[in-house]
Amino acid sequence: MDPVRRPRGRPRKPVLLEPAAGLGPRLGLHDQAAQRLRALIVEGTLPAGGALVETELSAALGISRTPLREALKLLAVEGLVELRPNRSPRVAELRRDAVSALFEAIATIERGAAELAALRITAAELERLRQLQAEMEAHHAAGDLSSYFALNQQIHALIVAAARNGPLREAHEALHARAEIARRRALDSRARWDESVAEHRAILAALEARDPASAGRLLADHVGHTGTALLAGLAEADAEPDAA
Amino acid sequence: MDPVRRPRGRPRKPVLLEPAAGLGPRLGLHDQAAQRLRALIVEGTLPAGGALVETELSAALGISRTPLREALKLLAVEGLVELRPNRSPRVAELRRDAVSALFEAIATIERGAAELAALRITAAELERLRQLQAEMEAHHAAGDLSSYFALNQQIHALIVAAARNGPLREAHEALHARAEIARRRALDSRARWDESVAEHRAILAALEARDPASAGRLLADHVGHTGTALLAGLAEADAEPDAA
DNA sequence: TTGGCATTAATTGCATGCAGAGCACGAAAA
DNA sequence: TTTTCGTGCTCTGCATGCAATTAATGCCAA
Repeated sequence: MDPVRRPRGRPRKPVLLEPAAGLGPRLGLHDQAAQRLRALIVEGTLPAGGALVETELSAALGISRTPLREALKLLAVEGLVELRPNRSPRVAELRRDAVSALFEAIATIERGAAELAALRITAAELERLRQLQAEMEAHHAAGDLSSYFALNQQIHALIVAAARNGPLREAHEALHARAEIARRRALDSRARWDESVAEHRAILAALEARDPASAGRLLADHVGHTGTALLAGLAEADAEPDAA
Repeated sequence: MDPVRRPRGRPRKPVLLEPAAGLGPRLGLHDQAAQRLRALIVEGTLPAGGALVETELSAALGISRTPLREALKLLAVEGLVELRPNRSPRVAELRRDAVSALFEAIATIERGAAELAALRITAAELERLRQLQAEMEAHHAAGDLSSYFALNQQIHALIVAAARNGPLREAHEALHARAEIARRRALDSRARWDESVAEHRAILAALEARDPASAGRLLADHVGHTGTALLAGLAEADAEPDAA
């Protein structure tokens, strides 16, 4: 017969998914695809409202449609993708009121997390928080905005983790990606920066004092303020669309 | 050639999924499968810890493995199913501490929802709540426990819906299925019943008074009490396993 | 020109086939 | 007897093929 047996199964050369190969316990292609797509959506490479055609995407990612479809379903549960029957999925659009609701939800969850964290956080975690806070203030002083954002995110994640509550943490993570989209689209509002750093200091103090009510209220307010500032930043960005 | 053309695509006779055909805007098989599996898991037909073999399940549901796999992924995100690489997925087990964390999370979310609901609930929704409360008290008086549970669930869902916050509602729904599993496994503790009805009355009053702080606190405490009672019921149920 | 209908092209949804990972069972070695 | 390795089987993971649905286009009639 044909001496060259063309393999029908796994081809040898995926395209865009290799970089993740060295790290973990070898995730399935669908998980890798989900992560990759999440990143592409959050960073705006896949524009909001854009149609996600299965054949195009699967070709771009170097995988077949099956794992891609599984990944899209996951992202739909997270709210990053909108699935319509018999039609191409679309990257979810983030309307103004949705951003508002999103930050309300995050504030609710982080308040609960902060209250629990005030009771359960370990000395080591507190030490880590202090360290992150110090770094954040250094970046603030240096005017390094993007490092500030990264640290800000780490701090919030650490507080939620310190609550030792799996379901709460999962809910928080799911909402976080969507909030990140909004954050990227808004104009920098450095006006809020000073305030935010100060609020973080107060939250840290409340956690050190192991005061659940204060920690919860301060963190919820902080998130609320962030949401408000972000909405303003979005309004500005929409007003002058040339400033991409 | 062969006059009998065996159709490779969609066969004509699904098996277990027909009943849902008359209702909605025709969901895909994967969504139907997800709903069906969710129900089977919650009601305990698929026992906790049991392996979910794709070929068996797909045959039982009358669908192929592809949509089944998609459904399993969704349930994994909801935490009802545990996915292990290259192994059969298992129905997630609910350990004691997980139940505790679950109710903490639900309490957190419902507190936030109640606070928002106190500000946003409409007169019509309030009226509906009063009506549900009256029905619930009637079932209570009549000793009809299962109707009481159903109404209890409706009331909680209505309060969350009245908060007008999509992300919060989604997070709540995801957690609810898992809580329902625990509820089904615990022994009836009618001792808590009277207390629970009274707490519901107080929550309704706080919403009518449009008092966010009270509504939030009362609802969170109510959920906390429910969780504690449920843990006790689970401990009893584990102690005498013959009382299935 | 415009409205309605048939036809075609594009794309999703589902079924199935193939390759490899993991587990069980059993034989051989210690 | 216990341990280790090998062999086979079962099951998942992924790729691909077929059918059905939808949107797009052109055609005809009003």
